[in-house]
This record gives sequence, structure tokens and C-alpha cells, in this order.
Amino acid sequence: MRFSKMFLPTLKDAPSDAEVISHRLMVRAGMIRKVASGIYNYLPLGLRVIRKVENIVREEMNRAGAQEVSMPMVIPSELWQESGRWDVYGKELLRIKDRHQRGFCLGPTHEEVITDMVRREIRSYRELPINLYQIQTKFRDEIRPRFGLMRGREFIMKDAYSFHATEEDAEKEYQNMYDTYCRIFERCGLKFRAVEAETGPIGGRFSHEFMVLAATGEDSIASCSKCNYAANVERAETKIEGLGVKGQEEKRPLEKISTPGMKTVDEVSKFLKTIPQKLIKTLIYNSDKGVVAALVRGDYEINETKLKRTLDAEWLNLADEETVRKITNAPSGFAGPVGLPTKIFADYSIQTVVNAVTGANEADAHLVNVNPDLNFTVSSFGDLRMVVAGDLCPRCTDGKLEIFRGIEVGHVFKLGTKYSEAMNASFLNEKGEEKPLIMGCYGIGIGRTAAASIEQNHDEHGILWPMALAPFQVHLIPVNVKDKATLDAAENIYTNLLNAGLDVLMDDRDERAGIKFNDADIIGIPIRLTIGNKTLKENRVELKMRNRQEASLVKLDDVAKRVRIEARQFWNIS
RNA sequence: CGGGGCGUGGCUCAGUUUGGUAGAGCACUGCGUUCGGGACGCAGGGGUCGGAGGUUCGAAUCCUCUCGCCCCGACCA
Repeated sequence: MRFSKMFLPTLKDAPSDAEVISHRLMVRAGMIRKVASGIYNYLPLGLRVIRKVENIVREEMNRAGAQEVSMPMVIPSELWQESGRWDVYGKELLRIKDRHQRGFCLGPTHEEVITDMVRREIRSYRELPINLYQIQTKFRDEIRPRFGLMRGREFIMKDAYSFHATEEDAEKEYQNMYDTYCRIFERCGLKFRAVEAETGPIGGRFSHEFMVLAATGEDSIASCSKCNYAANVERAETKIEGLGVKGQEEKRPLEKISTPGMKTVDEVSKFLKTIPQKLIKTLIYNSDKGVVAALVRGDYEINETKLKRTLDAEWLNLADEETVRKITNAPSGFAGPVGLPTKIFADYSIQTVVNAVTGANEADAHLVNVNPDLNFTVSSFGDLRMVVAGDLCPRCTDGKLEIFRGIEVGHVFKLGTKYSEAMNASFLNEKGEEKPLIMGCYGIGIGRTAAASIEQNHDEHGILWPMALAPFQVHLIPVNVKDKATLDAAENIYTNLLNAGLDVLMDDRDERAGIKFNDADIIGIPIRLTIGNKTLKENRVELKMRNRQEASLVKLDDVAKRVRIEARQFWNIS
């Protein structure tokens, strides 16, 4: 491709709304442009990268035995009503009406459609298992789209769905997909970890997320320093006995203390000259299971996902001011477990607190010397808190948890029969019994994977593409196109490299060298070849790898060979 | 959904407090010089100041409404 002919508008400045590095660089490198909040145009250079990711995904999925299909983006509401998700999916689901006032939605995911597709055709266990996937544009009406392709509303996703006759077989495919995902992200040259994850509104029993490690990631993951345990903090557990020994302190009588205006753990512990570990936080929640109170030690945070699971609740929200007043007879900030009319769910951590401080359920007052069982009754103890760095690993003997940031690029779920039962998708087994299909579901964010690669591979000048995702492999720069010898040599090399099967971008623009070099740095093509009359006199050209500082000189006759060697080495190291 | 902010040429922004008929840098066009790390000179083109309504002799500037975008928060007791 010739730069002069390519629609490749690079920018000196990034638009002021671009915050994270991948977003800024994608815009500056002329890869994407915003059309509306969370909705983007892919320009030629951006699309090339997207296609690279897609093709890696496609090759590996095919290799793993999956088959590509394509489903509609506009989905009739009946299918979503059948699965029950029309009412529970929330505002992320963009609902639209056609001219006949029939309900549709823009597909944020395709369990319903695929289940419908498969139930119409699959009759027998002999036709199983089957794994179908598509690479397609999805739409989720995110509350707050941001970070460019990282959290868009419209985005390209690979989603695969597998159908099985037995649990065993479904688990085998889950492992197959897990391994396939590892291969995919390795080929993309990403540093990633597979972590145990929550299942969210997609449903299902357990799952793994594939996280690209990057400081700008929106997720936190906990990872063991010793063994391979890793989990999204939404789900991460710790050893219960890791909480430390219960104090030997003698239990003292309950006492009420005036604490005017002291609401937060910080304020209260400072005011009472104690430490957060001596406090018990009481949080009032509203849920479909009613209003409940959740207790956790003052220095920890409640993990709402865990609480939700404990309650077996469909939804859960921190109670509003009005509810808090009704339940506690006090403004928020002074809730405590003593005398609360609601059910009380407590994190194990409060078992370590003796003579605790809690809210008094009265404005501007706290209780001290509160002791569970003595002063209040806990309905149930459980693991309800967020893990913190340094917590003991739940799986091995002496590992400690570390917390990292990650970008979720892939997710594998075991769905079970949630959709097949709701939508009556069944088959006949060997015994002639009708059984619901057992399903699995496997997603990869294509655009997000490209963005994650930039988050991981860039410097102060621009992108550093790994060879596998690079829009071109070679960036050819004739320094001065008005110099005939330079241009002739460049054209020659260009043709040779193309014939050698390489993707080459030749910057044949009549621009100053500085502009070309700077654009080359922003775009980030791995191999840069510079042709100028200085080195041409010695029949040499300059070869520089984008991810290395030093350049080297290569004889004209050896260029194609050297480039191929460099490209291959690059594969091996990245 | 709550709080805050911003919409002025393709991009980054000034001008708004104190109304007076629209600017800078970059980008773009032409000519000349320059030419291996974002050159310089000269001459140009391009803006319904997000939109609608109002106040006024006069509105980018003041008022009302509206649309769009961005940031923070929505795990706080």
C-alpha cells in the first residue's frame, strides 16, 4: 500500500475526550474516528488490525472444531421473552420497534437466537456435540461508554455457543475452548491471565475470564503469589482462618456514645481514637428478597456480588436514604446491628472483633462494646467481603493474594440448561429420553483485544504492534521522493517485498523526513526500512525495529532476506 | 440516575466576567526557499460561535428552553 493513496489521516493532537493511551493512539494513528458516544468508524488502518485479530480467532476456532455462522443483529422480542431476559436484562438492552410496532432489540449477545436456531434442527444425541460461532457487531447501551474501543456501545465480538448431550461432554468442550483462548491470546502477543469469574446477566454456573494485564484495566483481579489461583475480585475468596486471632479482650458492657456528624469509618475511628478493625460496618440493602443488613469489619468492603449470591437475589442495591431511615430510625451513617428489624448477614471478619463499635440506629450516636450473639443475632455468616492484597490464598498453603488490573478480552461460560430449558430446546438421548441441551458459551472482544494490545505495547512516540496484529509488517520510507535514485530503490524494494508475500506500507508522500518518521512511530509497524541517498551510495538501507532503539544497515540485495528473518524472529520473541 | 464541566474553522484552544459585528497555533491551497526526526517566507480559502426562542439599536457574550459531548460519583454508613 502506498501512503499517498491510503485513507490514513494521522493527527498531531488527540481529541480532548480521549483519556486512555490506546484510545488516543488509535485516533492519532488514523485507525478509528468517533461517530457518536461509544460508536466508531474503523478506518482502513484500524480495520486491518481488527481483521488480523479476527483471523487469528477464526483460525483457532476452526482448528478447535467450531463452525462459523452469522446471526442477525436485530432480534425479535419474543425470543428474549421466552428466555425471560426481556424483563431482566436492563437498560443495556436497546429495545426498538418496527413499523408495525413489533418489539425488537439490538443483540448484545445471542444465546436466544442460537438456541432457537439449534432447537429447530437438532433432534438426536447423534448430532451432538456442536459448537457454532460468529464474529459480529453487537450493541450494548452502556451507561458510560469510554476509553474508545475498550468500552464502546457498538463493538465487534466473537461469540461461540456449544451444545452437548452430557455434562461431561460440555466440560470437555469448556476445556477445549479454554485451551483455544490461551492459544489465541498467545498468538496475539498479549500478556494475560485466565481468572475465575462471575457469570453476570448471561447466566450459568461458573466461568473464566481472560484478562490482559494493564494498569488501565477496568477490572481488578486477585492472583496467588505461589499457586495458579487467580480470580476476578468480584469472586475472589480467601482463607477464613486467615483473619487473625480473636482478641483475648474481656467483653465489656454495651455503651452509647455521642458522635455528632461522624458517619464514615474513618471519622468514627479517629473520633473514638480507635482503629477501623474495631468497627463493624452495617450496610442496609434493598433487594428482591426484601431489605437486609450486611455486616463487615470496618477496614473491609462488602462484596455485593457475594452478598447477592448468598441471598440468592435477582437484584440488590444499597438502600436509599428513606429506607435507611425507616429501618434504622436514623439518617444514613448511623446504622448498627443492635435492634435491627431486618435479617442480618455478616461477613466472617466480624467474628474477630470484640467490643466493637457500631452505629446506634440513632442520629449522631454510636455504640461501643458491641458483641455478636450477646447484643444481636446474625441470621447467617458467610464470605461477603472483597479480598485485599495480602489475604491468604484459598487454594494453597502459604500463598498470598496480589491484586492486578486487567482488561477482560475473553470469557468462557458453562451455561448448563438455563436457555435450553426456558426455550424448550431438547434432544433424544440413547435411551430415547427427551433431555434439554447442555450449553456452553464463549466470547472474545475483538476491538478490545486490539486496544489491549496497545495498552500493553506502546512508548512515548506511539504504538508498538506485535507482528501478529500489525496492520503492515514493513514500513518503507524513501526519505526524499524527489530524489530519483531514492525513489527507484524504494520502488524496487517495495516490489520485492510484496512478491515475498509481505504487507508493506510505503510512505511515498512528498513530505519531510521528520513527518514521515513521526507518523511511522505513531502507527507502530514493526519493521521500518529507510531509504536515503546517504546510505544508498553504499548500496545500503537502514533497518530499524519499532521496538528497538538501534538501527542497522542492510545491503540492497539482502533486504528481502533480512526482513523475512527479522519478521520470523519477531514472531518467536513476541 | 446524581454532581460538575464543555459545545467557537478539520484538530487544540483564546474571546463570554464588563454585549459593539470573530481570533491564534496546527492542518489545508498556491508560489518560492528548504529537505534523514513534526522547516521558513509570502499570498490565500474555510466558521449558521451546538440548536430554538427571548432581552437589546446591537448577542459568541445576558435570559429561557433544548440537543450533544465529557468528567466524577453511584461498594458510602
